Amino acid sequence: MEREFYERDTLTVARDLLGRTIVHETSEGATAGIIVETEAYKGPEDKASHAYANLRTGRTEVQFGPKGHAYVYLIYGMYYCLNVASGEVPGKPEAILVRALEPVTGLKIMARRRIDVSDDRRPNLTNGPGKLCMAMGISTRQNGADLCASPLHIDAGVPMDKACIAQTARINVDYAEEWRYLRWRFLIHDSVFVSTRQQIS
DNA sequence: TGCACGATTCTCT
DNA sequence: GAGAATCGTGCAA
Repeated sequence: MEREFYERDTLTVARDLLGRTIVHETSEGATAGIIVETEAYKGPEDKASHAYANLRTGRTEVQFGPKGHAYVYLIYGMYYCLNVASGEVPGKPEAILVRALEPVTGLKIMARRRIDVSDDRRPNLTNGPGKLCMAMGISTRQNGADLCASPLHIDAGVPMDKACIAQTARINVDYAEEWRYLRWRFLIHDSVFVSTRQQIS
């Protein structure tokens, strides 16, 4: 996708990311998956965001930079989460968390990276933010990578029909007070590759 | 310098 | 549904 794709309202981009394909080319080979679940985090005012109150540190720095770059961080000391910097306001720290993929390329490589997961349990390869990073070989080494020009990028794929998209509250942000209830999680309603059916009515 | 904790996952009950 | 694994980060001291 072009830079302009990410330089739009973050909620719009989060929704529009569904159906697109993330590709990562490494020395081990290429892996790719269709995005089936995202969450939006909107800068200074969002208590669920790492950049709440414009908190600018080494970790959140990428969110303040050019849109379309990868924000990758370590969570619980053992998993990584992949985000994309986005938003129509330059310098405003907003990002989209990629929560789940439908694997399409490099399944063998994914299974090898995902310890204890065999090919016959395909959804389990990438149906969660930590899982998909492990399967795609994404770590903080990719933090700051330009998704418009790097081995890690996003292809247009097939735009998702609006009728297929469900919208719910975000997952595991109970600490965010009133912001926890915002329905800023987008997912493909009938996909078996999403992280959880939680809150889908 | 110390310390509590997390945008998670896996295992066991 | 509960509990453990595990460590960089942010903030207090």
